[in-house]
Amino acid sequence: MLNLYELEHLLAFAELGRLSRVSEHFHISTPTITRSMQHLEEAFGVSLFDREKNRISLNPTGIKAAEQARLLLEAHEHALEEVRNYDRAQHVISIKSCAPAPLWTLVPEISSAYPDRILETQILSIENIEQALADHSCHIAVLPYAFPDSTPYIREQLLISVKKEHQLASCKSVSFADINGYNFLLRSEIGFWDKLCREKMPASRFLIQRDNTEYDEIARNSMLPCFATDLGRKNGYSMPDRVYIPISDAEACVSFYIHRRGLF
Amino acid sequence: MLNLYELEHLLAFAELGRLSRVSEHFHISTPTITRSMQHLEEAFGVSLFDREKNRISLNPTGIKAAEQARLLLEAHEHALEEVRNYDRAQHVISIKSCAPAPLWTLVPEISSAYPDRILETQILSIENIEQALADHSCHIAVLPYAFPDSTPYIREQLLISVKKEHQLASCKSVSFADINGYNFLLRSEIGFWDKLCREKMPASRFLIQRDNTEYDEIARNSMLPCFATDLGRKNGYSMPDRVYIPISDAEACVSFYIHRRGLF
DNA sequence: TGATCTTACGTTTAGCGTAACAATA
DNA sequence: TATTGTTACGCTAAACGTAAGATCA
Repeated sequence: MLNLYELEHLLAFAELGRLSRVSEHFHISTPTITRSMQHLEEAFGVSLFDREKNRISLNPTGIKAAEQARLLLEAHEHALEEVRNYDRAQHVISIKSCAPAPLWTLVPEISSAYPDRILETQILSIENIEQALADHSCHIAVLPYAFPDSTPYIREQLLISVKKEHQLASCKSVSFADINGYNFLLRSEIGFWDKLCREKMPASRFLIQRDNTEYDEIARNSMLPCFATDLGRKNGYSMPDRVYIPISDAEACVSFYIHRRGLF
Repeated sequence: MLNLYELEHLLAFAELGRLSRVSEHFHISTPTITRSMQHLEEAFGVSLFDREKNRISLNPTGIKAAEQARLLLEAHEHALEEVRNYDRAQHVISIKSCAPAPLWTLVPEISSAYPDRILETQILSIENIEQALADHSCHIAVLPYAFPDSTPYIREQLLISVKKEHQLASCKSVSFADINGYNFLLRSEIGFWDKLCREKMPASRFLIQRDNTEYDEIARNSMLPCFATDLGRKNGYSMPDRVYIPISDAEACVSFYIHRRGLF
């Protein structure tokens, strides 16, 4: 019966051409490689090499055997991957959301419903989530519109926050058109909101801060307007010295829909 | 890294359900199987079994792993077969002929042209040879008609042989119609001639003798007419107390054509 | 009590490295 | 002379079987 590690030796020999190179490559002695090759010939039951006194090379059958070795090793890798992925799918619930807010409530809900499962959350673009839905690479998808087999989950209203001294502070509401042209401080990982804002406010520039503490520091100490949402404020993302103003456009208020794949 | 023999254990366990059955099946001890299963879990890097105090069973991942084990073992078998077939094709020249006569000269010719090769000859029906040509399962094909990439090789004339006392003995030639109704002694392994005779002489019965010495014995000691050919007589298949009469029909004289696949 | 699986322990095997050798460029 | 592949030999680690233990039907 073949040994997979010997097939690796064979494949390496097919590429490197010398037993000595193979032994270097695997950090083992040359006699070991010699024996591997001898054992491979036994296992295949055919001659694989042309042997001269101090030269060895693959004969046509040996070349064929090396090809088969490659296929078999690939099949081996594939088998490992299949089983590991399957096992992972048994233990992990993968949630892919287009925005962070739905996760704040969804994760605790799922977590307590499936206490023995590990939750894996990702915030992705709408396109990526649609693809994940299509190829079944997540268990729960959250998108900002209704789609097949989805159920409504939560609504979120986009706001802007400005310092009390800011010229917009007295507005009761603003439209994207009103604020187009202002430069905004933007927290990264706000999901699809990012793209929406860029589309609606082409004249604005967005200063992205990946680090949350840096973002807070800058927001506290600058006049730059920021984005926020009603759900974000409930969740503690609120600053006392800032005024929060809703954006009146229809697109600034979204309903998130959830798709759950089976019983996990 | 996985061991193929351990995958066999896993597959057997998936089928037999008990480690003890697996150990019986492979004629090894139970502890060995226990260890195989433990090592498989290590190699896959995931848990494969639900273990109770004195019961072990595959968990869902384990079932998946057993499926992958089957695929991998099949891939292994396939790899061995591929290499062995390839090796065989390197050392053997396979000749498939519709009749024995062309082989009498063809085999020595090929044999001396390729002295290091083993010749494998088969006499088959025309249909089987056409299929072998199509799926490249022979190096040389001999058929009784011209076909793509074929070259003419040799002609053979079908004869009948009768005892000197036989009522046909005085004929200079006969047609299939003349001899239709006579019962004939027939040597097996005469290839496509067999089928031709049955078609042309539906009223005749054919007494087949597989064993050549038995055939000779019966031919020598009975009045039954037999078939022969000019090439057969040259090759020593000739009896002094018999008269050989050619069959006049066009179909009774055939040209054999040869197709050679590449340089082997 | 018999069947099943696991652990412990001692033995056997086979896999590996060092050393030595033969052949080559 | 340096490089390459093979064989010989001794050591180590892995694989195996026997024995014994635990649990369940």
